[in-house]
Amino acid sequence: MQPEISDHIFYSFLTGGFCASTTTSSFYPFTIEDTIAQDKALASVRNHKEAERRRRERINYHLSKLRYLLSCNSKTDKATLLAKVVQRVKELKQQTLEISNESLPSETDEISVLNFEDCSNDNDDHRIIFKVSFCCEDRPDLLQDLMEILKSLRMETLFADLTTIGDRTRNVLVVAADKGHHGVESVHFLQNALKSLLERSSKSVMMGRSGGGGEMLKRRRALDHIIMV
Amino acid sequence: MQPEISDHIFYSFLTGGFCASTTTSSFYPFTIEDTIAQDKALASVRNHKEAERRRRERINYHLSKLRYLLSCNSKTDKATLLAKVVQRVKELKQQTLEISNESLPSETDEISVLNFEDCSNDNDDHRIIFKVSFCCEDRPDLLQDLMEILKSLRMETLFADLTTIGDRTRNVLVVAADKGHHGVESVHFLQNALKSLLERSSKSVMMGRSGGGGEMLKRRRALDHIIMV
DNA sequence: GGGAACACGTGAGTC
DNA sequence: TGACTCACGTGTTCC
Repeated sequence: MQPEISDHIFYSFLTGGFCASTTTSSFYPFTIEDTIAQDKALASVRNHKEAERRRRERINYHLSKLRYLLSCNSKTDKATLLAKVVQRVKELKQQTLEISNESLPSETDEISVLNFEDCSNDNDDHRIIFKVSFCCEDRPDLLQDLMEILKSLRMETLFADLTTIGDRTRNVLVVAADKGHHGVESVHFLQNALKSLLERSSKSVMMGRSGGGGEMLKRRRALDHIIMV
Repeated sequence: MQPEISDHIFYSFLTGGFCASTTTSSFYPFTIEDTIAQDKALASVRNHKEAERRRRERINYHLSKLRYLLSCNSKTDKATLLAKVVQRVKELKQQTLEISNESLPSETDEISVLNFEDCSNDNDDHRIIFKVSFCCEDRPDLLQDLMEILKSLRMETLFADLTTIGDRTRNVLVVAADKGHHGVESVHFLQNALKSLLERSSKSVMMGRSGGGGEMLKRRRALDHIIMV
């Protein structure tokens, strides 16, 4: 425990009281005024001390909450904890941004096929799992064509997320393929099939379209309504 | 600026040096050993002081980063800042949890229809905007039936997000209705139409299904692959 | 003047 | 031992 220096102040006040009692000509070393001033000074020091203690408690209280939120050991020092908090906030911000962006179709056509062979669990060791996602112009037969592609490749759809806004669509699928029929190289089959799917789309859109600017504006306005939600 | 108490230590070391130079019988008040010890003591105090200063700087550096991330005024005090950080981390955690939950179909059938009449901007003052979302068993004709419902109600789809995993599907749509044909009460039309849609689903599913546990497991396994992504 | 917030140097404890 | 963290009381500054 640290010595309280307020005692030192008190003592120096005492010595001062003996030497220079200038306010009155009293015989007593301490006048009432001195006592009052002394009390006030002590009270001031005490208040200051306690306010500072409360401030420290307030700060440490929130730090303990952050320790809990980040499931940090109580032995993690303050600076490291705060560094982790900074990192976590950044991550979470980025994550929400990505989710809201990735879930909407992009303006440009895109195709992505990934295989999860390495990640497949024991239940699925006889199957290969692919994650397929693509953005393109929307058209009535798109979904049907996609289903036929997957059917012809003997792939089962485990998960599908189809997002359409205005004339653009973004489709994400998780599909399973039997290892008897497919290997890792099937990624290319899928990619090529999707490429032809998108080419068919752009052809039909090109022929049927009158102008490009209108759809863009329409989508922009539709977007306003979604973001408002 | 605060007085450096190391000076006091230094001076008390000096006085001590005069009174008790016990290590040697030298005439001089300070021996070489004393000087070395004195240097070491001073260096120790200085190191301690500087280490503590670096520690404070480290902590304050991360706090300034957090101030920036939360776009807080530089005059926001530490305790308030940390309180806001706690709140923000909680919010972001909750948000990402909700997004990942809300975007997946629930086990129970649900219907929700909201109108955005109050939020509609100037471009759409002649239209009413509805947000429609529902969860139910998936079936091949569901989408077609849904489109027919919207067509019969003369509603245009601005946005659609259709998520299917295993045998469950979650559909979110933002639709626009002309004010000439529709008012706020059209919410009920939509709700009833969706209700009949879901009833049709449950009937066909009930008749065609053999057992319930298998689908659940299948979905569970499909979910594993998505979460791995 | 007085409360609030901060930086500082220091003693104590830990590894 | 030394390097490090923490709580503490204090001096200072700003409203």
